[in-house]
Amino acid sequence: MTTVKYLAEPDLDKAHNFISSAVAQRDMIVMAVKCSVAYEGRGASRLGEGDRLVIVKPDGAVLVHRPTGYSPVNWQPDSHVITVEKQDGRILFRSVRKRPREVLEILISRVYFVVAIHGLLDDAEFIEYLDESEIADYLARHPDLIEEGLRVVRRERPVEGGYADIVAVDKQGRYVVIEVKRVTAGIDAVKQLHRYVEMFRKANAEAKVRGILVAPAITKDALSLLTSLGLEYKHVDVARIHKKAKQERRHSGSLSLLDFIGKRG
Amino acid sequence: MTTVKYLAEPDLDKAHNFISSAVAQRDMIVMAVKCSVAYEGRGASRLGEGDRLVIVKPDGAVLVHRPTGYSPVNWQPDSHVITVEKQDGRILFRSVRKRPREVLEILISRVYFVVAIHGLLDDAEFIEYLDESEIADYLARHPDLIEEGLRVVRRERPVEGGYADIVAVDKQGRYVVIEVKRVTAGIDAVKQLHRYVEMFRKANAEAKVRGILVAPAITKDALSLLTSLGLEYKHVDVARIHKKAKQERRHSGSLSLLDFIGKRG
DNA sequence: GCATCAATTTCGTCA
DNA sequence: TGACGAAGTTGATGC
Repeated sequence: MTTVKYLAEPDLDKAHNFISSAVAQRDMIVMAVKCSVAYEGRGASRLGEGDRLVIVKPDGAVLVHRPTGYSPVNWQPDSHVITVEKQDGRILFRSVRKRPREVLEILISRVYFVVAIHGLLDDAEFIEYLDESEIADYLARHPDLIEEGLRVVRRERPVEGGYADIVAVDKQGRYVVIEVKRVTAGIDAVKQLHRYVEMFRKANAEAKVRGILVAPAITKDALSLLTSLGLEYKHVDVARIHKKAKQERRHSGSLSLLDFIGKRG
Repeated sequence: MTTVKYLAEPDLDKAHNFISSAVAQRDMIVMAVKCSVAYEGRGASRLGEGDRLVIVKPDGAVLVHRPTGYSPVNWQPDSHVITVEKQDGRILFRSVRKRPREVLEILISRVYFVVAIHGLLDDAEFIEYLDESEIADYLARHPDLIEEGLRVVRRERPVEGGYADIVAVDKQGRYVVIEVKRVTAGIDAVKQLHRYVEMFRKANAEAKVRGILVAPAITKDALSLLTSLGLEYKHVDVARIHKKAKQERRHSGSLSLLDFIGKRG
């Protein structure tokens, strides 16, 4: 059963009592407040007084949001101890996390609104498509998209210090170490491929080993480094792969937006 | 002037009107709702029906939060077009972003609570301490903390494909490329330093070049790779540097937690 | 606008 | 639990 309690423009005494009991009951709490914020832990920060949205989740996660932007200005991923106390005509909301030790303090001077919701239930599955492993899976099943005649030896082959996405053999019998990226490949991707190729060469001293970086695009610097290292780049159209992969798995359940929502609604 | 409007357990017609007008007025909107979510854009995702907190900021940022965890399950950093329509006994909240084209759809089947706050004001400054550049700045001013007799040649020296944090000369006249990390250094940090050292060697063929990774800690694998590459590791106490740097700039204003909050309150 | 790098990154996964 | 790599990473800076 979901219950909702709220206060509009409460005085600080009332707000303090309300927030304290909501925290104790592990409610989802949302406050629009005027406050200052201080954080000490892995980093350290101070934020002067202003209007913010403060969210406290049932699991102790705390978020402080300014009126703009996607990301919270301060936060606590999960807090082990939350205390709410009156101090000097204000409310001091303090969230402490251990390991790593981090303290987030919100000094509230005014409460525009506060709402506490109890009993929110969410056990739905979250499904993501079009991630890197999905693309690598598809390419491993269809290596011709990378190079004609390629034969996949292994998917996610462990090499020292990581995993090569795909290891294959080309028409001339040479090993091909393949690194797949779903976004523009940068220097990091080249270094990663280079490292895997070197490790693979070390482990297979007699073999000829090529390295191919498969990505929808590559930065200029990365391409320059890649070629200077004797490695290769192969463009792939991610959207096309996503579409094809979707077709392949259409028997295992519909994935269209409306079908999905209709199924659950 | 800050104004607050809200509805508790409204029917969907009332909620639809309320949300529509709040979006039009660029209010900060917070809803506790039962909903399904679909996203298509750089990636793609589906989330079945469940209870969530939906936040719409005045700048068009949209966040969907489940009852647990720090991060939103779906979001839109800023949307150019937000539409709210009734559809089949539900509310379809749709946020579209262009460049990159991304669509976030929230299909709301029940509204537990919705609040719209108008006129939130937040122009306070956000100050961060203890970040990497601060540490590198301090070390560049006090290179003796890394090695006795070190003389700094340059801070943030551009090398091909990146920047070396510090370049110095040691007592024997050898170049020292220094990479600074403020958290435990991993394999990536080693690869980064190695790359800069190699590039620097290439550009200064005749010179002797050392490489030092400066960090509060280093992983076992990273240390192993580092030594095998002929590079060096130097431990630094980040907290101590932070403290000393704070002392150095104490003339430019107090930074203690209470002082800061007292100043603004 | 692109490229690069840090982040209180967060988040999964695997040894 | 620690280490390592990916992220719809985000965000800032330099060119």
